[in-house]
Formats: sequence, C-alpha cells, structure tokens
Amino acid sequence: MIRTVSTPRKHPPERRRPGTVSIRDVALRAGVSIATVSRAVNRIPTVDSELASRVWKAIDEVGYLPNTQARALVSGRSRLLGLIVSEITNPFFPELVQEFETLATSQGYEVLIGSTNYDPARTESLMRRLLQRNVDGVAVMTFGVEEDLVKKLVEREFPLVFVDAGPNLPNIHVLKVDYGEGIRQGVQHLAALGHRSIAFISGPLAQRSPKVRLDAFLKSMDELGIHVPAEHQVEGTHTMEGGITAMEQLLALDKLPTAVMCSNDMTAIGALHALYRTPLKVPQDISIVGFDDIHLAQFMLPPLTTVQMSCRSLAVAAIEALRAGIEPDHPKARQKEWLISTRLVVRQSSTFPRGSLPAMSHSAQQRHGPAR
Amino acid sequence: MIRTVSTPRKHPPERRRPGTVSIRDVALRAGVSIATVSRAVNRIPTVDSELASRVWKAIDEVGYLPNTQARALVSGRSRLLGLIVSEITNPFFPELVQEFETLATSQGYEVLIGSTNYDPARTESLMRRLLQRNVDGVAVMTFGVEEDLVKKLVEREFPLVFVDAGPNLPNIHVLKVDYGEGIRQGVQHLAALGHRSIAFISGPLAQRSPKVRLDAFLKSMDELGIHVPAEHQVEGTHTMEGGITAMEQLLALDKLPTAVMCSNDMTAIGALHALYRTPLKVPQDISIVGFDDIHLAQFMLPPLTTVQMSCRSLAVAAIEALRAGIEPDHPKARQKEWLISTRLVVRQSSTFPRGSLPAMSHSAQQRHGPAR
DNA sequence: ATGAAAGCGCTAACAC
DNA sequence: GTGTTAGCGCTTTCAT
Repeated sequence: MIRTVSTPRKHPPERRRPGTVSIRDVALRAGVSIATVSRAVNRIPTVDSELASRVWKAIDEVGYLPNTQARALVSGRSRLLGLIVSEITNPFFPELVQEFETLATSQGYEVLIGSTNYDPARTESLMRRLLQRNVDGVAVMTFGVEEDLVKKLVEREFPLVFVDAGPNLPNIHVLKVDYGEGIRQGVQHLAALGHRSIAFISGPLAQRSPKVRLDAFLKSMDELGIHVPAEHQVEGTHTMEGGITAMEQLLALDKLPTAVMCSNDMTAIGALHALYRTPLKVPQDISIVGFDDIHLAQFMLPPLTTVQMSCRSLAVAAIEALRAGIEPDHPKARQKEWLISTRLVVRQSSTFPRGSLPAMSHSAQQRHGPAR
Repeated sequence: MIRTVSTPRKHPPERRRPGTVSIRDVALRAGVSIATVSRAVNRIPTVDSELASRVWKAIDEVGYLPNTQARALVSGRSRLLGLIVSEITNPFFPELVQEFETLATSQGYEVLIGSTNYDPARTESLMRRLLQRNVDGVAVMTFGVEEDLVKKLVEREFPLVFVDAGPNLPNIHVLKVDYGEGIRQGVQHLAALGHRSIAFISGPLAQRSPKVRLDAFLKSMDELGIHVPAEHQVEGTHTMEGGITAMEQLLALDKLPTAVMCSNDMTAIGALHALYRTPLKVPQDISIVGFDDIHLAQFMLPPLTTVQMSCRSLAVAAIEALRAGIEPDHPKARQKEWLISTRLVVRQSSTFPRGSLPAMSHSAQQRHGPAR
C-alpha cells in the first residue's frame, strides 16, 4: 500500500459510541474485505454464496447495522422525506401523517415531520433544516411558505409537492383536491333536501386552501342560482373553537340559515357544540355538513354528514409525486398534477329544512330521521 | 501534495443534486481553505474577522447549507431524536408530539417520529431504523418493545427514555407518571361527592401503562374500603370505540354504577357517547371522569372532569432525560427517574350520585348543576 | 490564524 | 468474484 508521508495522528479521537459496530468489524470477523461486506449487505448477486453466508453470520454475531448517514453521504440520497403540516394537533393531520408514514416506511423512506403552527418564520427554518438533513423531497401540506425559497428550490429541481396549488409557480408538483366537486355535492345534497338558506363557515381566508373551499361553495351556490348574503359567510379558524364562535355569530342573526356547510370537520364539530347549548336540534332545526371526514366525524351526535377527502389517496399521491421527482426514471417523472377526488358521505346531521318537509316517504323518514 | 500512484478515476460519478453547494464551493469563492470555512461556520473565535466576513459573504452568495449528515458522520452525533408513540391518531399523542418537537427544535435537535400501532414487529423495525439513522437517543412512549433489544441498547449505554416503568431493567431512564396520586384524586373526588359504586374502564391490560392505571384505581378504592366487584372493571382499548363498547357493557348490568372512571379521555368520551344514546343524563344519573386532559375534553358535553397529565412536562422531562444521557457532562447525567405529576381538573361530568343528594347549598347546585 | 490532510462509514469504480 | 481505494462533506488534528 502506498501512503502519503504525513506522520500518523497521535490521538485518534474516539467518537464512536461504545458498542457501535462498523462495516470494518464485520469484514474483520468474516475475514473478507469491506467491499465484500458491502456487496453482501446490498445483495449484489455476484457475491460468492459461501462468503456471503460468512458475512451474514459475522453481521449477526457483532450486531452490525449499516449507518444510513454514511450511505446517504456517498449515495447522495438520504431516503428521508420531509412532511410539513400546519398543525399536528388538528385531528386531520395525524391521520394523514399516519398514512404517509406507513407508506413511506414500506418503501424504504423515513419521514421527518414538522408543524409550522402557521408561523412563516418557523416554516422557513423548518424547510432549511430539512434541506440540511438532505431530505430527498418535501411534501408541503400547509401554506405560507415563502415564494422566494420555493422558487429557488424549484430551480434546483428539488422535489416538492404541495396540496392545493401552492405558490403560483410553473413546474411544481401539486396535489389538486377536487373541492369543486366535493363541495358541489354537499351543496347539492342540501339543496336537494330543500335548503335555500345555506351559510358557510370558512377557514382562515388568508390561507389558500380555505379560500379555495369558500370559492367552491360560492360557485356551487351560484350554479343553483341561490344568493348567499354576506352575513351567511363567516370566517372560522379550522378549529373547534373557531366553529363554536362562528356558529354563535350565525345564531345571533335575525334570520337563521336552515343549513350550515363548514370548511372542515373540526369547524363543523364546533358548530354542533355551539348548537347543543341552544334549544335547536340538529338536523331537524338546522343541518350541518362538514369537510374532511376525520375519524371523529362518525362519532358525533348526530353523526356528521361530510365531504370525504381521503387521507390515504392524499398520502399515496404525495409519495408517488415525490418519488417521481426523486427517481430520474420514474414512470410518472413528468406528471405535475395529481387529482385527489372527494365524495359526499351522508350521515345524520343533514335533513329537510323544518317546515319545507315534503310529503314524507317512509324511507326518507328513516334516512333523515332524528338522530337521538 | 503527495498522491498515491493509482490512476485517476475515469468516470467520477455525478451524485450531487444539481444546485447543491458544498463547503468547497464556499472556500473557493472566499479564497480560503475549507478548514477556515468550517471554523467560520462553527463560530470558532480564532478566525480572523476579515476572513470570516469574506466567508459569510461567500456563503450567502452561493446559498450554502452545511450538510448535517456529513457533520453527523464526523462528529458521531446526529442531533436526531427518535420519538416512538403507539398511535399518532390517538389525540393524546399529537399534543405530546407537538410539545416534544417544539422543544427539541429549539435545542437544535430534529425529531424522527414513528408510531407502532401496537405492532411489536413494527416497533422493532422502527427501532432498528432509528438506530441506523444514528439517532442520539429515543423516547419510547409506548409499550411492547422487546426486552432483548432494549437490554442490548442499555448495555451499549444508548440513551433511552420510557414513560411508566418500561421493561424491568436497571439503569433505565424512566418518566414516572404519578398515577397513584392523580387517580387517587379522581377517586376521592367521586367518593367525596358520595359515590360508592364506581366502575373503571381500563385500557388494554396487556400493556403496562393501562395496567398501572387500573392498579392505582383499585388501590385508591381499597384505601377507602370500597369493594370493586369484577363486573365493574371493564377492559377497553383506550379508544373512543372501546369506550363506547365498554360503557354498553356496563349499561347492560342489573345494577349500574353511579360513577365511571376511565383510563384515558378517549375512553371517557366514548362512554359519554354511549350514554347520549340512553335516557341517562351525565352527570345527574352517572358521573364520568377521564384521564389525560386532552384538548377535546373541555369541549365535551358536559365538559369532562379529568385527571390532567401534562404533555408539556412529559416532553420537557423526556428531552431533559435524553440529553442527560447524550451529553456526558450534563448536570443530571446520573438521574434515572423523572417524576411527572398529575392533577385533577373538575369540570361538569361529575356530581353527586342521584338519590344521595345532600341538602344542597346554592353554590353546590351551580357547581355541579346540569350541563345542558 | 490558517492550511493540509486524515478520517467518520460507506459505495462504486477499477484492477486483478 | 474479490480486494483496493477514491471520495461523499465535513471536523479536527497537526504543522506552519
């Protein structure tokens, strides 16, 4: 072996955690080179089977675990995915996180999760940290990411997926949730039951997704030629508290709407709770429709009619889109838009408006009957 | 420079993502060595200030972000913390995750989260993956981790924190939640109101924490000399569904208990929902007490009386314990147990048992009055 | 104060 | 088929 002339180091720093085992220990034990160990571990077929089994035996004996960081360093791929959500405590997100994590894991990726808590500064530092960790891609399930940063990343062709059109940039991977269709179904469901006075409790309108949902609602109402007075559009916060407050605002109105559509389920749940405190009954006096179909929705009293946005398909699409961006010859490498469909789930929080009850068939009676 | 004789590589593989900037680019741009850049970045005070500012300027110009993986590789510390929870969709955990993440982040750590879904195989693979990722320590907020694995890690002095005595091993960092005190307070609250027939809906008893909670309940009852008949101990699942089912079991009994204490809030919420479907009123006909004090608890109808276990203190203690294990000269490096206190939060789901109502003072009337 | 270079654990090109 | 070695990006020693 030819060495450089520099004198050997005097105090080789002992940085390894005691008990940590490296590829060299395995090689030594198995009496092969580290390259052979590496090949065996990576299941390169050309390795002699006798050697391979010696290697595996040694691996077992010394308790070797390949160091992912080192692998990442040399391969340039970390097999880490970033997942940015706005608020992990909002019940919609854990369900998404769970799906995302399960899928990622099964495909050999790990997930680094961050919640932004709607704080742009936090979002940016989060993004930076994810990049420093060399994540292979990031799914951004929130808003308020600075356009500048995103633009830079897009230029570097860094794999990035947004839900609902993210920043208005070309060449971005976007999961387009079909709010139009989902919310239209909700509106039409209510309209079909005879509602004409339908209020909408939105999310925080400074954010894109809540805005899109509100627009979808207004458009659906417009299609039916129903006017929505300003006082029937209340801004919530996509939280239970927001739903309570917003519903209280509606309750203070001279003329109550006969139905309320909510921008997400937590808002709808808040609305239900505000109503529990009044003599009004859901759905007999007022119908409530949510959006998301979180797990909790079916356990509400009455069980919540809502528009389902499948976490599963969201997660599947997000990961597929990310991998398409990561792996150069992924079949869908050029696809930029991924459509997420939604569907109405009719439960018992919606029925005919009081007074406009049509001659009731027995089945309708059952279907939309009182829940308690 | 003295080089070895080997011929130069023919196809230096291009693994770097286009746009990625390394320390060398900065050094080149600033006209200094990479060592100087490294020193500047790490704010080593001996760097000449003129050079340092040149370096920072270059960093800014090329958009350099230090690669954490490489740093971790050389320093032996990844500044990554593993957080294992049983089920991210259980509302208690997101609150914990949020606290944990915020704290970790503010201390320069990133968090790798995994949910086990109560699957031991999944737990083990998760643990292995965390180790491969070189996490500096792992907080295990769940159960069913194989003793063997844990034992190995403990031998290697790998920083590990468990909630509630984890495996029965010496020298393990444990967050001891003071169930005894919390549950005793709950029981005494009910007993003080006059309840003598108190049922308990436990969590899955195969797990340690639910078991400990049940034992604490039985002990508290025993202290008061109250016998708990077998049919008043129902096993739930720590989920809403489990609470519903368990409550239905209790409702089928000839003689109903006058109060039900639940092993966690989700169970209590399930119990409330099962009761909503009956003519029984909470708390007039039956009192319900939960455990955890999740965010949702205060929004129940009636707002849930529960024992608060603070996520914040849990997260604080977990991180402090981990850092104590990670950093050799941490002040609390030798501390093994961390006590987490709990406290009763009286809301409106508990009152006097029907019939045993003492001559009621006006204030008691208000305090424990009907919630709707 | 600064730079050269060793080396963290691993993969992959190359030589044999 | 197997071994040797360069090098991923960085920190840290050692020499200057």
